[in-house]
Amino acid sequence: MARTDVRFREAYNTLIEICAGLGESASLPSENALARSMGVSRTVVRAGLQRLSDEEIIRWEGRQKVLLRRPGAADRLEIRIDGPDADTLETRFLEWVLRFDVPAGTTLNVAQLSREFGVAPHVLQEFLAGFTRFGLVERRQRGGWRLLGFTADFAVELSEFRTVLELNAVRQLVALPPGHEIWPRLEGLRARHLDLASRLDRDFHEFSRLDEAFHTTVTGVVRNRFVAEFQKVISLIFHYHYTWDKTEEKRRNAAAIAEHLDWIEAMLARDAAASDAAALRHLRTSKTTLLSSMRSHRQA
Amino acid sequence: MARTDVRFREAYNTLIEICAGLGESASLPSENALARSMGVSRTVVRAGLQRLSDEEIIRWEGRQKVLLRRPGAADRLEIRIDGPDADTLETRFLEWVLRFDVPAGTTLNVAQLSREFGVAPHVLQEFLAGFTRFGLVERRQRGGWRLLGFTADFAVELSEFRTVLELNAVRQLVALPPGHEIWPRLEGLRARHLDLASRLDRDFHEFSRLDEAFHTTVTGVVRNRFVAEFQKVISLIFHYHYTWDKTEEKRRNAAAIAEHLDWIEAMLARDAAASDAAALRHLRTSKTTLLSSMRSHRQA
DNA sequence: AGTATGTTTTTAATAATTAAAGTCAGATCA
DNA sequence: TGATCTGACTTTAATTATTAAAAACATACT
Repeated sequence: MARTDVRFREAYNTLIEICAGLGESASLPSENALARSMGVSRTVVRAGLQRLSDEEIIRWEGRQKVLLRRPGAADRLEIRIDGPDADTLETRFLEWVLRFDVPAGTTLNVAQLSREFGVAPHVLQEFLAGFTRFGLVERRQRGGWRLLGFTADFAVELSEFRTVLELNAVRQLVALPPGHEIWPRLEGLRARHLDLASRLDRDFHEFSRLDEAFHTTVTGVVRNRFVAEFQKVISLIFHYHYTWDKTEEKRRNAAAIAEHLDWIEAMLARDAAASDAAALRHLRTSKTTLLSSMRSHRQA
Repeated sequence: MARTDVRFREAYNTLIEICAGLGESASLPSENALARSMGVSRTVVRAGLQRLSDEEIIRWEGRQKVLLRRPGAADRLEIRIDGPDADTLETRFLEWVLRFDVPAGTTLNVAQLSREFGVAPHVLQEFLAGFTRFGLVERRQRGGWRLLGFTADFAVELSEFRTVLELNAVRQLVALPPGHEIWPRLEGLRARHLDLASRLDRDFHEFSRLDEAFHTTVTGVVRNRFVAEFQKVISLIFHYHYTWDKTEEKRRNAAAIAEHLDWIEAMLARDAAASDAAALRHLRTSKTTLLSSMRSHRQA
């Protein structure tokens, strides 16, 4: 079989339900009406009607579609579940690369990876093609793919790019009007930082989530599809590297919380210069942490 | 035939040449040596040797590969030229979209487009997949692709993103040391601007090229793979829209030259604040021009 | 006249096929 | 005897072929 017939099977089961809901020797609506209500093409509807006719559930002659018997659960077709969607695949792929620390330059094996992730090879192909624009993978000279990312160079450039994006966000943020929803959200984030700081001895590993929430809030003020696309990948990469490097995690998180609080205060005060400076300070620390985390992970 | 045998044919022709350069009843080197020198796998070499043997050009028994006759031009295999490479495809695709002003929301037909551009459907598929990250196209619910880009929203977001990238470049540029190659290059660009300004009445359409050279130079100081990837698409889009909008082209170009010169002067003076301001002023004009160009083009 | 059905064409997802690369054991020669 | 070579086999990815589904068109019915 070339394409899967999942659509047909789903449509057929819907037809079964429609028939089950009908009275004795009732008639089915027109093909067009069925197609519209089921959200599939008439071709699929007709294939389903043919099958219903073959199974002697209906008598189908031209526009006459008369119910012969009420179908039961046994008449339904089985549907095998299919693979993960695009977002899940993205997360799983990056997790795979980051968690197992796949070295830069590794040849990626589409056939093997697609088995591993439970998707069709061409889905993975398409997915990897998307990453070439991010410089994460490249096409090899003679077929196949090569992983490029997660070298020190990559980390530096990623950090710099992140800095550019976040500074831009900060500049836009401090110019927002007093009534904007960002201000109460920042207040909330300040409270959460203070709360976590007070019980950091025990709950220091909660910081990773708070960090992500904070950066998402700040960058979220910029409504720009290009920025948004990058931010997804950036936050994932930073997130993973943070959760790896367990050395001095408590001390690092305490420092980061302090930096965040400075930054939040500056923004709440609408002080553009101070916000800029605070952001830069924190982003520089982040970059250093990312690089050292990569080093320590490579040695492990 | 599943895959093309271009590699085999090229390898075979190379083998023919090697044989032609050999003396009477000489021997060919080992399969490994041939594979290495020709840059193909042994499988291809062996297929080539088999063919040479079938054509009775060599006698092949184990590691004995004795030349029977000197092959001529008639023994070479024909190689049909294949389609355009990735960069050409990118340019041609964007040209197609921009030149014919394909409206946003258009369903892209992979089969048809691949015929038009002379590439295999899956090559185009992969290419489109790359553009999803730029928000230029998206996957449709049930197969196929939809063109998203080139709405007013897109133009605004693109312009804003461009501004972010260029301002970042400017900030890095003014901090470069006096001995850096950027300074003579900027001097050169200033001279080219002044030159063009003096003969603008006649050669005003030359500005498009100069504009591209200028922006490429400025953004080129940032060594960042993410920035570079975006810059390619951005410059192409701006370039095309500029060359469309013929209304008041001379006046617009004169204004742009003046803005560029202000900007160049500020950078040459290492004046960060003034550079920033001049850049912002010009980029704002650019954005306005892009938007009005899209409007006028839509009406045309 | 408008809607329903029958038929044909086109498209895209996936299976199948094939060229090429990679792998490994055993043969051969220095 | 050790390095290199060959033969056979395995795996991979590019491309073709096939098929499900959608779309377009023509015809029939109410």
